[in-house]
Amino acid sequence: MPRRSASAVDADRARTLREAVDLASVVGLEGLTIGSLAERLQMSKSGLAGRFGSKEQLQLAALDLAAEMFANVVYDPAASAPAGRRRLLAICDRWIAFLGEPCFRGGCFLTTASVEFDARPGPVRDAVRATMRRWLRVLEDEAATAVRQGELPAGTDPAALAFTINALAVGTNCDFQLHRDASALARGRSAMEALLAPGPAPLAAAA
Amino acid sequence: MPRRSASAVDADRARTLREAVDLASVVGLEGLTIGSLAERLQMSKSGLAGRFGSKEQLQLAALDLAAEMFANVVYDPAASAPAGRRRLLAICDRWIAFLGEPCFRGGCFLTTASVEFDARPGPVRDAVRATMRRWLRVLEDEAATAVRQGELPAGTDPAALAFTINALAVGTNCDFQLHRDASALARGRSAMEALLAPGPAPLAAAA
DNA sequence: GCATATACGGCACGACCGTTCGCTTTCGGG
DNA sequence: CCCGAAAGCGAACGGTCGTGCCGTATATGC
Repeated sequence: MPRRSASAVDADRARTLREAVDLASVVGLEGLTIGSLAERLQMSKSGLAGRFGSKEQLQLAALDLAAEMFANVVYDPAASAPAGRRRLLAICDRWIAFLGEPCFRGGCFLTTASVEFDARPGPVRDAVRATMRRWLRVLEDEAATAVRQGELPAGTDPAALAFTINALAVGTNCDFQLHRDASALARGRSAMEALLAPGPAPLAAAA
Repeated sequence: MPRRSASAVDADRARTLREAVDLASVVGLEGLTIGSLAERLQMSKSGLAGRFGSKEQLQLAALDLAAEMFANVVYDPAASAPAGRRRLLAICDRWIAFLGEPCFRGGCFLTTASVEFDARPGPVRDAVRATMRRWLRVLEDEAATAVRQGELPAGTDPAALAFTINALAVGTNCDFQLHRDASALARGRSAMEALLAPGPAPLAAAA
């Protein structure tokens, strides 16, 4: 039997994972070591390792939490906006804000993990891919709704629009993280808003 | 005295660095180890380490070579195009082609290095930042020329345009590397071309 | 109150890391 | 012709990695 209640265990696990995500956002998911994380949590290596079984499972759990936090901070506040273009704008707004003041020290965790594992086959790469695909699907569905409601040019391809928004966000994150210049955020925001401008002008989302 | 001619030493060093860049594009600049690189080159660890002095200097040298290769493949072929919008379009064309068939297995090395080191102070981060800044400056100058020549809307901010092009390239690289879907390349290209469309329509590069 | 399941610490293992120290081999200059 | 500079090798260093094993403390169900 567990020596503490299940909820306490869960809370402890969440705290551990939050620290793991914060650390990994700086040194990468591979650079995240059991030892350094244990030291941060004032635990022994073996105690920490026992919780997750292996480093890979720790990586997967950290990835899951990061995705959940991202959704909480970026999508959830925007979900109250009316579906379609307005919600997309709200998402972009929250997204840029998230990039400017990320929950973790090393910038967007998902971007870091994506770049780190994009050429390394394995469960972590698969999980990153699935997470990204799921998020892009959300954007895509929202874009399709916007087109259906006539808020965007009729020829707009929702998938292309979702791709471009995401690409701008990723690029903005990289630039801001590297140079720490807030003008990157303003420029990323402008580019997104231009992309989502109403009216008949066909923008970058065609075909 | 060197036991071989200086040019032979340089050629050998270049070959070594090319392999280092290829390896690092997959596992990252930090994941690049002396041992694995030595094995690849059929050398001893100590022999390889002696050439560069330290791992950090190897990282810096690899970064330099990668930047040079990027310029050779992306900028140089486009330099023959007339300065301004036409050259920018040529750069984007070569850039997308480069992303689709990178010289190295792990995709754009500069993006990988940038994301990997953007939160880790030190000489490598500084070098990445300088390299990126230099490249963005090239784009910016070209954009300024295009605006001056009236090939782009008058209000266009060259720095913002350069930022957006770069962001699209970085985002396209991430998406393509992760999903290995060529449609990412087409979408990135479309977004860039829409950004560089002539005519008076103010696009994402305003302010 | 006791037995038991379980989380955690201490410890050690083998592997690999970057780096260093001789040693050999090999060439170019006096 | 020989001597010295230098490159590269093998081996070893201390350190850290992920991962098991085992003892122990502890909280809960009986």
